[in-house]
Amino acid sequence: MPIQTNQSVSVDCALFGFDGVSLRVLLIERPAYNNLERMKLPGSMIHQNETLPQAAVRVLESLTGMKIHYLKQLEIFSDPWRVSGDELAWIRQRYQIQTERVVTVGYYALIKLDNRLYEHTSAKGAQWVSIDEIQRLAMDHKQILSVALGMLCREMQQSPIAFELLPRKFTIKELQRLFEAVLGIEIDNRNFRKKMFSSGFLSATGEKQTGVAHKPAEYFTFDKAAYRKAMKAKLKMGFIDNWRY
Amino acid sequence: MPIQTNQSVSVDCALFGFDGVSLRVLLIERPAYNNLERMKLPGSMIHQNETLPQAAVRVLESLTGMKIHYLKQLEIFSDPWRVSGDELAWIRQRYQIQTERVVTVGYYALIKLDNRLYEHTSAKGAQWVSIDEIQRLAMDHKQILSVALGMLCREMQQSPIAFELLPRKFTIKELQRLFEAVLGIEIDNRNFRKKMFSSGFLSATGEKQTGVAHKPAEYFTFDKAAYRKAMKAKLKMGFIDNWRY
DNA sequence: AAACTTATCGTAAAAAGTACGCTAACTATA
DNA sequence: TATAGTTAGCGTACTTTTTACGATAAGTTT
Repeated sequence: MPIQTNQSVSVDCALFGFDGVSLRVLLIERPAYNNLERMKLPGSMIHQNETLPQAAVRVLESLTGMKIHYLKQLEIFSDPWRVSGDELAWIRQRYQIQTERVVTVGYYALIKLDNRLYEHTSAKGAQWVSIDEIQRLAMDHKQILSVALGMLCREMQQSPIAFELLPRKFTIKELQRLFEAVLGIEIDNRNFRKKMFSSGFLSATGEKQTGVAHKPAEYFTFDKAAYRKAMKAKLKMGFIDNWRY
Repeated sequence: MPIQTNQSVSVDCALFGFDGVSLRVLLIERPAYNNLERMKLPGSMIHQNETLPQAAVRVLESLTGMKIHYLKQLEIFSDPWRVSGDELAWIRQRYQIQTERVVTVGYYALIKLDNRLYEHTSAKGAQWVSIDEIQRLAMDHKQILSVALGMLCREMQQSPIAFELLPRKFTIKELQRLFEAVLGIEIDNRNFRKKMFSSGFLSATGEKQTGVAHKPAEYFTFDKAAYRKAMKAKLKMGFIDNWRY
């Protein structure tokens, strides 16, 4: 069996945002080409002299105009036929390269949604689509998105990445709603609150909501330093204390 | 910046085994070439029509002569200069290809060490090296190994992969020693035993050790079906109950 | 037979997680 | 301007899980 030559390596990125109600992912619409699906995840062939994460960051930063603070690799989609037929023709035309096979690396990234971001992305022709409204995507991008979502669920229960999706100041309820949206469950807000506080890295700002039709909630911020200290303490002892077979 | 062409994709694999005392990894020694490091992880360029995991399995099965039951992708090592200079020359000569850049995908795999396996691997010129005896490896293979070890530690606390490293029948103490070796900690054997049993997927064989200088321990096996049933039950409810911030 | 080692069973205390009642503080609306 | 509706935020009792460690059992070595 001959060694594979004439192949390309690309990155495809699922960038997630939370609008207070549902989880959204950034999609771009490519020009019509035969009957190919129009909507796809942002992506690019890798350039010379850049690593894969650099390529992912390049794609996302140019699309959002903002710094990407959280980026994580998913897996590599290496099915020899994942890009073939019209899709392969599209790639060849789009990038002006003679490639026989495209291996892609999936990334997922998190960002705080805000108006400036909405403006920037829509100027670029990209859209924030709620994850439960997505039916089909180009190539195997639906599969990549599924993997990204699974990863997000798992990560969210183990590391403080939720805060990457929320504004700097947030209420406990907002945090709770994010968990509920991503994990698709209901949570008792009294116990949720206790759990969050007991971790010790939410710090109160003293500021409160205004104009809400109920007792205003206090705004909190995520205290990164306290989190790191807590983690270090945990590693010293414990460690074995969180097996989940 | 031009699109990268003329690149190759390879896989490199860290195959782990446990000899009852320490964790070992399979290394191969390549022929001398200038002053390059001799020892490296097993790996290969990918062939046409094979996916990356297929390539990894091909490499490991031909080296061990055994089926690989547990294989998992690590990450992609895509530094543009990770293979350059003499190393790049070596690759070109070894595979007879004109490549400018080699992107590699790390895999880690687990196997049960036994005599048949030792024979087969040593016939192939490969060695099982204890992980704390490894100083340097070719290219960035030391880095790949580090990532693999980190992954193994994390996975071992969350899924029942320990059993991939033990013989079919094992004592609780052997299981405990494996955990201690991989995680580098001491564990109270009475609590360890309770934890293992409470999970409900160790099944007693009725057989006991013979010839040991103490009360003989019973042999157990890992009951995969029970494990899957337990997992399904867990997913139905719980879910939120294992955050670790 | 005594010493040594690990297996295995138990128990009590501490910590973490769960369920849920209650009051506080706002806005909308009647 | 009262009152109904809503979420915030505090507390408490109960259950489950984890941890620390005592005690006995069953072999081999000396």
